[in-house]
This record gives sequence, structure tokens and C-alpha cells, in this order.
Amino acid sequence: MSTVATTPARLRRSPAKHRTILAAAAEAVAADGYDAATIEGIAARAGVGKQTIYRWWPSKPALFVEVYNHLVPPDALQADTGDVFDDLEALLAGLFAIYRRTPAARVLAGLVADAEHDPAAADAVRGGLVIGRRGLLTEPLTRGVDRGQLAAGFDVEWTSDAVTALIWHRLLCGRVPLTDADARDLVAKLLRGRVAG
Amino acid sequence: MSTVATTPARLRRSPAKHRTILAAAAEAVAADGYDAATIEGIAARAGVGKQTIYRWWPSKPALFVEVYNHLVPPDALQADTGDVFDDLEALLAGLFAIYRRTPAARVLAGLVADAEHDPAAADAVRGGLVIGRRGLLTEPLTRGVDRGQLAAGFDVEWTSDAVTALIWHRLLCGRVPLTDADARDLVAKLLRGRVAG
Amino acid sequence: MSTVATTPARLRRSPAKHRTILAAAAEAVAADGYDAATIEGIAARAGVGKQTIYRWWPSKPALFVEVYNHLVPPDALQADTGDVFDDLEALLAGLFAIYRRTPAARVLAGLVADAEHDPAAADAVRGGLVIGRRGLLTEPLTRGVDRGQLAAGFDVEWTSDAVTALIWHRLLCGRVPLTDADARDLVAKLLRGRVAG
Amino acid sequence: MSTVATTPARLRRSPAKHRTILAAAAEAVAADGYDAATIEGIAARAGVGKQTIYRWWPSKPALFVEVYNHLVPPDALQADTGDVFDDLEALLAGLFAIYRRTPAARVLAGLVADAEHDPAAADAVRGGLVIGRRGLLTEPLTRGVDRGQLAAGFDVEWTSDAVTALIWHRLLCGRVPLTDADARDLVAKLLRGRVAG
DNA sequence: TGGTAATCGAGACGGTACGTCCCGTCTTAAG
DNA sequence: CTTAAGACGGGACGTACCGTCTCGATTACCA
Repeated sequence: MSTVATTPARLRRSPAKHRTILAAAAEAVAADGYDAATIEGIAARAGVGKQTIYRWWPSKPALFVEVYNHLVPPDALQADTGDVFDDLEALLAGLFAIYRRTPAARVLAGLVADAEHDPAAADAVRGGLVIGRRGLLTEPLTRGVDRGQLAAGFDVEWTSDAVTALIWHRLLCGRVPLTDADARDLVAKLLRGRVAG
Repeated sequence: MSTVATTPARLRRSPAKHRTILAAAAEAVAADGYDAATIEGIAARAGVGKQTIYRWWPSKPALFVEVYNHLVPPDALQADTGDVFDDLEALLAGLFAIYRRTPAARVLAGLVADAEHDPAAADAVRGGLVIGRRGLLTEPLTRGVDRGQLAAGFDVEWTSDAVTALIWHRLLCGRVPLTDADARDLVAKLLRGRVAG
Repeated sequence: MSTVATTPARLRRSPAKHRTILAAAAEAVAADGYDAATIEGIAARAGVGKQTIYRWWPSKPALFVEVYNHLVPPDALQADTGDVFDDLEALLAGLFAIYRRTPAARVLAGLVADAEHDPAAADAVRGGLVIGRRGLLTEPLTRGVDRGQLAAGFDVEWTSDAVTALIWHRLLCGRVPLTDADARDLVAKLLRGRVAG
Repeated sequence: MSTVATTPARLRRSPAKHRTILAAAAEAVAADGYDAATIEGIAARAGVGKQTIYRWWPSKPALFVEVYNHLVPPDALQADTGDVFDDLEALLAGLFAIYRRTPAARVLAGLVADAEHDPAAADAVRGGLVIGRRGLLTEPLTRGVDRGQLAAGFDVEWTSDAVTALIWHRLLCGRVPLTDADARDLVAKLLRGRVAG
């Protein structure tokens, strides 16, 4: 009878379903790859109606952005040992470990793919290991500069992008998984400038 | 039946149609993006039956590998000025010019996307600006090492990959097109090691 | 719980809501047609939860049976003038007037449609202008026979069905609404046997 | 190369599939009823893609109009014995036999249902046993008038509609199938005017 | 120069997934 | 403790392309 809805009756998504769907999506990628993972299949795998997925995520990329964030929680990767090289190595090693353990790498690669034509996905991907999470890279580097461990003119921005770029290149192109050695190598080459052996 | 005679069994495929299809494919990407460019649409645009496309290319990625090679002819990018930095800058500037003029960048990005799930596409992409065309990068670099312009231990392989990675990152992620300035910057940072300003 | 006491266990269903829903259902049919009138839409139109409708009516046809009975109250159509032809003409003219004024005809046609597959609807429809309301037709006719105005052997049952059949045919098939002239014509042809002009 | 399509390349629908689909549709109605017969189910039953149905029929009613015409071929019902009562009885008996043997009656009832909201279906239904096929009824009746077997002023049009109406009423409402006796009864009551049996 | 075979456009075909709509049931918060 | 609002599993909708297939109609070689 009241003609004015007091509160907009906030959506009451079931947290359990929510998690079930994210898990089913991750499984589907692990099983069939990002591309073959269809909304229809994920719904079936989760024992959920398709509409329940479309209700909460406007598109497949949007869903997988959340899957990625779920698989790669940013907080778990922070480190501050006092040594910028150690910090970065730890960060990358942790990230690569997740990539080896979960389908996160395939998800990210798939999102990069979608980003080409889905502007929303593009934004999300830029947040995926670029803008949003760039703090993960820029903060330790900035600390390194502040501490004097890195040269005063050190280009933190460019280096962050370069690290991201090299990782993506390996994800998209590489056949072999990323290892701790790759983390060390990346730090050595890009931060210490030891390109020439 | 064929007696493997003098003429190699007469290729009936008309070169004109062949080019028409490649052009239609490029147009379709320019118009709608890689993903929305369907075989069906390309066939219609080219005034050709779908089968004619499938006769010559087993899949969409296979078609676009050829489109890419058509748009970015490797020979046009060679340079040997005697200076490795100039060579590389010229190479990259030429490449970026093509990326600005044609849908080649969108094609490459699309192929990278397909590469995630289509092994044939993956191989093709690795050839697209990695293995096959890596000579484009490794040869000038090797000359630079031989000439003494680059340090003896300079890691040509890693540097080639890094250049590719950074370009891809910009293609997949960047909003702004690559320019001559970007070519200079890349050479400065990765080859001259001028990361710190 | 209910002690079958003085008051019959207090009907919680508010008569106001009840009427609101019936009205919303009628409006929905008037606006979009029987088929496009969904429970979901009626609930929204009535400002009522879907459950509230399902609580009171097991199905869409069940709801519309009540809507029909609400739009076409049987008592309003009775007449006993002493002349069977006048009685029938009055009855039909009154019915047709309702059909022109309200969506009752579309509701009945829709129910006939539902009746094909919904046994409950079928029963309801047979009551809609056949068994239950047949009294409306058979009673005046029987009086006519008793009074001697119709032949002794006059088949009241068959004639009632025939009248119903012809009306339905016009409802389901006719493009033009039923008029007073149609009422007169029906009586002339079927009761007076004036088929041959 | 020729810019002018010589012939509009007439559609080449496979006659075999066409028949398979009609048969599957009839079976589906027989098995589950008109309403529960979905395009999806018919396609599966026929071993055919949904698109193949949608390619040739714009809607479910359109499909079933053709199914009805296939089940009730008008030519098979003609008769001209020289006696209008015999002709009509034969026609109706033949029709009712088909209704007992095939799901044609359920199809017609379903179409009548759809006709309420689908204008195309409405047109088709009017053709189904009214306008188009009305010749089936009007022609023998007209012959009867011409022969003098029916009164000169006999209203052929009205009688045709009345016959149709009564049949439909039985189809939509009746529980028992129509029999030869019903055919005789209909002729007796409506043509011979023996209502007062 | 007329046969004959391949190649072509067109598009029908079985199929899969899309994203939407509504069903009838179940859950939650506010009154 | 009832109600509106609406989330939920489910199932069909009608559409878009996929990659395969079958048609005639060119077309270009060969006899």
C-alpha cells in the first residue's frame, strides 16, 4: 500500500550460490579452457539456473574478473622485507605459484583475449594486473627508490608496466609454467639491469 | 589419377579471389573488430561462398595469420644502417606505422586471444612476432653485439622477447596508438638501459 | 487449530486485495491479450507479490475463471417476461453488451484455449457458459416448452449447446463484436427455425 | 562475376526433412498435447536443428496450420451423391473419422487457442475449417438448394457457420470423440430442422 | 567447338550457445 | 505472522554462427 519504497530493498544474493558459481567457473576453465567454458556449462556445473549468473554478472568476462580476483587475492602477495629485490622476488614467486596451482593464468589470458572487443573486460583487465593492482609493483619499487636501493631517477611506472608485460607474454605465449627461477630472472634483468649476463 | 606430370596439378584457386578474401577479412576487422568478424560475414563481404574460405584455411585464426602477414610484410621492415639503435628504432617505427594505418594490431591481438585455446593459432602467433619474425629483432641485435656496440654478454634472446612483450602489452592494453616516440623510448630503455631517466 | 468456531477461522485474504488482483488481471487482458497476460505482470500491475496470487489460485486459468465470473455475473442476465423469445433475446443482448464493454470475451476465448491442456480449466470453461450457466439457457427454454410456445418435443439440451457453440464461434473467429441484431438473429434462426429467411 | 542473379536461386528445402518435421509435430501433439509440443521438442523428435524449422515456418501456429492441412486433406472429403443429406453426412463422417484417427482435432483446437493472440494463426484457422474450406460445406448445400432438396431461401452461409461452430464446440469442449451418429444427428438437426426430434 | 570436370556462389543442414522471459517455489525484511 | 519484493532452478524461446553438405551455374581445360 505504501507508495514509497522506503529502502530500495537491496539485492539479496545468496552468498553460497555466489561462491558455488565462482568455483564452478574456475573448474570449468581448468577442465576445458577459458574459451570452452560457457555460461551454460558453468550454470550446469554449479547446479544453478543460467539466469542466476546473468542476474549478477552482465557477461562472461565480468564473471571471470571476479573469478580472477578470487583466485589471486592481492593482499596475500604483499611483502616488505626492507630489500626491494627480495620484495619483488617474493611477490612474483607467490604470483607464479598461484598460476601453477590454479587456472588463474588461463583466466587472465582469456580476459586479455576478451579485452580486445569488450570494453568492460578491457577496463577490468587493466585493473587485473595493471592499474588497480599496480600498487603491488609500484609500492615496493617506490620504497626501493626512497631507501636509495634504486637510482633516484628510476622509472617506477615504466618498470611496473614492463614486468606486467613480460609476465603476460609468458602467459599468453609460453608453454612452460612460470617458476621461482623466472621470478629471480625477471628481477635480475629488469631491476638490476643485468641483461648482459 | 594425376600422373604427377610437368605442371603441378594446376592450382585452380584464383589469386584474385584469394586477395579479395584477405581484404574482406581485414575490412571486417576494421569495421567490427576481430571477434565480431565471422567467417560468414567475411564470405558475404567478399562475395564468396563460405566453403571457398574453408577450402583454403582450416579456421578463422589460420585465415587471420595470413591476413596479418599480408598487412605486415616482414621484408619491408628490415634495415641495416650500421647502428643497432637506429636499426631497431627504424624497425619499430615502421611496425608502429603499419599498426596505425591498418587493423594489423587488432588482428594480432585477436590472434593472441585465439592462441589461448587454438594450438594452431598459438603456433602461428608465436611465428607472428616471435619465432618466425624474431629474426627481425635478433639479427640487428646480433650485429650490434658483433660490432661491439652492445656488450659481449648482451642477452639477445631475452631482449627480443622483452621487446615483443612490451609491444603486445601496449596492443592489448593501451588505449593510445604506438608512435615513433614509443619506438625511441623502447630502444632507449631496453637497449641502452636508460630506465633511470 | 481452528476450532471451527463462530467465525470461520478469519479469512486473512483481504477482499480489497482480492478485487485488486481480479481488476489487474482484467486490465492486463484488455491491454495485452489473454496470452500475454502473465502472472508476473498481473502481480506487478496489482502491486502484489506473485505468491499472493499463487496462494489463492492454483493457476492462471483458475484465476481467470474467477475473473470471468466477476465480469459476467449470471444473476444480472436472468429475465422472465413470459415470452421465451423475448427472454432469450434479452439474455443474449445483455451478454453481448458485456462482451463489448469488458474483456470477458477475450478471457473466455483464452480459457477455451487453456482448456485444451488444462483439465481444471476445461472443467471451469464447461461451467463458464455450459454446464453451470446452462441454466441460463435451459430454464427459459423449458418454460417456453411448458408454456406451449415451443413444440413439445423441442430439444432443449441440444439447442442450449447450439447457442453456446455459435457464440463461441463468433468469439473465437469473428472479427466484429456481437450486437443486439446478432441476438435477434440467433433466436430467429435457432429457436424459430427461420433458417430459410 | 555476373552482377545480375539470373534466377533468385530458389530455396531448396529438402522435401524429406519437410515431411519428417510435419510427422514429428503430429506425433508430438499426439504424445503430449498441442501446448506441450514445443518447437525444441519437435526438432529433437525429427532429428533436426531448430533453425531448420524456423527457416520454413515463422511460428508454431504456422507450422501446425500445415500439419492440419496435411492430416486433413480437403480433397479426400468431397462427395456428390446427388443427395445433399447423404453428401453432408459423408463429409462429416469422413472428417470425424480423421479426428478419431489422428491428432488433427487437438491441432485444430490448439490453433483456435493460438488464434486469440496470433493474427496469422487466426487467419489460418479461419481457413482451417471456415473460409478456405467452407466450400466443403457450401458447395453441397448450394447443390441441394439448386436441386430443390432444400428450400429456396435456405441460408447456406449461416448453416455452414453453424455446422462449423457445433463441431468446434464439441472439439473444444466435448470429452467424447465425434462419431458417425454425430454426423447423422448434425445433419438431421441443422439441415432437416428436426430439432424437435 | 563441344564435352567434361573442377570450382564457385549460395545457402540448407545438425548442432551449440547465446541472452531473455516466465514459470512456480522459496527466502528475506519490513510492517 | 503476513506481505511485497524478488532470488532461485528450470525450460523454452528465437537468433547467430559454426563447420559440413548439396545444389545448379559458370568456367577452363581437353579432345
